[in-house]
Amino acid sequence: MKPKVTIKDIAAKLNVNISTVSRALNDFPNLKDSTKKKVLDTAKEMNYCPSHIAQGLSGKSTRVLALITPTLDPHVLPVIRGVTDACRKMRYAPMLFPNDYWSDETVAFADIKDKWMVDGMLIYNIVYHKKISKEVTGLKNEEIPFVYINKYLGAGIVNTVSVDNFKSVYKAINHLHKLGHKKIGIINGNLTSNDGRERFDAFKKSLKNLKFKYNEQYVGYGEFDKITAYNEMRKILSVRTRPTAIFCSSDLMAIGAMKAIRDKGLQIPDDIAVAGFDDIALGRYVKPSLTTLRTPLEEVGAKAVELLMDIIKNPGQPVKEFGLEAELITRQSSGKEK
Amino acid sequence: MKPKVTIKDIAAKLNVNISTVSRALNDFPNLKDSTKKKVLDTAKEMNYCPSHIAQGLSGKSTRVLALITPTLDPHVLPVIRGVTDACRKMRYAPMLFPNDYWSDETVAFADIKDKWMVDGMLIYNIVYHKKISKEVTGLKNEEIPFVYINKYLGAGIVNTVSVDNFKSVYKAINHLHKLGHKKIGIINGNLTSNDGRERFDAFKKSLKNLKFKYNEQYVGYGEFDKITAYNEMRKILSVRTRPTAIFCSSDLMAIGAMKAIRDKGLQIPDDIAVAGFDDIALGRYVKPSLTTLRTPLEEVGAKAVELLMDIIKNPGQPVKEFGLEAELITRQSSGKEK
DNA sequence: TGTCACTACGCAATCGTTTGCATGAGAGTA
DNA sequence: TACTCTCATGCAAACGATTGCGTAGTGACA
Repeated sequence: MKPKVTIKDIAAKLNVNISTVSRALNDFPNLKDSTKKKVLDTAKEMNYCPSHIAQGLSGKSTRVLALITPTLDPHVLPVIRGVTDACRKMRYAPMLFPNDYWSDETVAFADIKDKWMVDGMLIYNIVYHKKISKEVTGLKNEEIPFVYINKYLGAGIVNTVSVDNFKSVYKAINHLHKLGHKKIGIINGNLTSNDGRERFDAFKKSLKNLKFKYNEQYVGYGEFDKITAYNEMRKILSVRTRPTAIFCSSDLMAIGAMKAIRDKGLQIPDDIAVAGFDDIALGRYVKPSLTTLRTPLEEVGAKAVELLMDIIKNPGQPVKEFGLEAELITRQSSGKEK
Repeated sequence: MKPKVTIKDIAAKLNVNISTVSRALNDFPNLKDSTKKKVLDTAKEMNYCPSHIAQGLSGKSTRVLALITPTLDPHVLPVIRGVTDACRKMRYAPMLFPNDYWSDETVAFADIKDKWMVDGMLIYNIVYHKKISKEVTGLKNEEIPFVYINKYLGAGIVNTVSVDNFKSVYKAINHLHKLGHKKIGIINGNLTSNDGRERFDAFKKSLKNLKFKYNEQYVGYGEFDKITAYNEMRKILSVRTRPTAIFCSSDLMAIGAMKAIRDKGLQIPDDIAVAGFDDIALGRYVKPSLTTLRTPLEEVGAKAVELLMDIIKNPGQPVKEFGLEAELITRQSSGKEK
């Protein structure tokens, strides 16, 4: 393997001390412009490339951050993409740690910092997990810079970037409200998942804000999938006074619900309007096309990197929390606003 | 930030030299067992965690490898998963570099090694790209350990792990042959892509091996998508003597082709048998379910890591090339073998 | 001409490890 | 007792950078 060009090589070639080279490369004052230029030119000429690793050892940044994801499924990709893209812009490199792969062993998150000297960590979480939660507490105690993605642990506890489920759901409910709907139901995902709980809460608060009353009969629960939604929708349709609009906590559920509605011989959106959450590709192609909320996951990933950099540069700040709103995408399943 | 526990701390506590600690931790001979035990116990007690970064600086491994992917789309996920999983087993961490994100800048692959001291690199490529190709040549010249994934550059040039398109396609064609088909067509993907070219070549060679004749009229080209396949299939169906079986270079194309066949009023597999390539999830659910070749992408990723470790540990070996065969999955679209 | 303040650079320690070489203690031998 | 030899450990350099401190050299000023 060819040896790396180091500042020593540059120093030797120019007959100066390595400290001079280092200072020139880092644009220190108190250096003759001519020296600076000489060093910079020689560095370029020799194809010098600083070692972030060595820089890290001597107190600066390694330009590496750890990204911990729950799994490596397609639905975590947008976050990874957002993080990676933001990293590139900052000339950072992300290390990937899907925690389902690490969970069988006792890998403390804090060890990742010790082992690989990452500048900070991004923890993307979806469901509550006792071990993860403990690890995160560990990180707080060790005072390691980290940002929690998409999981809200309670105000002021950890630096967080997430999708603001409340504001997002409100957008959808308010949209249905403006369309004249007064009896709005919900088919909700698993309450053990963060999104499940938050979206349900958001639904109830939205109704309250709009001075609607909450009707238990218009509520369905279950997994975030089509089958559940289909069955729950059938139940809701069987009550005496049907709701005129249904909000579903995921697009898949919305599609399941739509099938149940059609099977019952009802029209969407004329008899019942439907709105989902996520903006999956399929939503554009179903008939009628699905009104939904686009979760800004790439933006969340990018924002998390930005926040992490902020925390690294300015330690000791109070906890920051960002909630990014989903974008309401109105299509046929909810009908036109007047 | 809490300071890291280092071998110095252990040494201080035990009143020994750091070199003794280091040797104990690395299980050197010429050390009293009692000393070794003392060090190990204290290390555990103090929660010592070695810094791979510092180890890297002093000549050992950083336990980091760089994974370069073409994009971050769902279809590259299996490889990432395979790589990550294999890394975990070796206590390595992968750094992620999607090269569509880096391509606007002049980021030499070799610089990644200099900057972050990665032990080696994995380059996952799909389409031919002049810049990438040049970078790879650079890596060869710099003698950096690296493995090329899923792109064949020619025998004996670089260490490669890929899906063996020839053996895989042959499996499918041979399957159709055993079912009694003699007139077999192909709808093929973009020839500028590696898979497109190789699968087409493999198709022709397979026919030759089985002593069938190659018929230009049974060949369709185009993008790896449904629409293309639909149109190309229509063309093929319009010739005087139809083929009795169609091999498609991707499942998406197969699904497009199936639609064209049905629209023409023909039965699958009775009038025309269909086989695809990739084993996408949808293939199980279409009617009739799709016979296909499961690309072992996770295995390819894992194998690539294994090969890379081998190259790192034993430098100077001749180039190694592994081709992993896809698994034939027979479903309804091709009919039953007798 | 002596003093002072700057400028521009060198020296050496440091980060956390590894490792070649030196060295002290004890054991074995003559 | 004096001489090796081996074992167990210490010392210090090295990896590639950064940085506090020390110090020649220069010019201004009295």
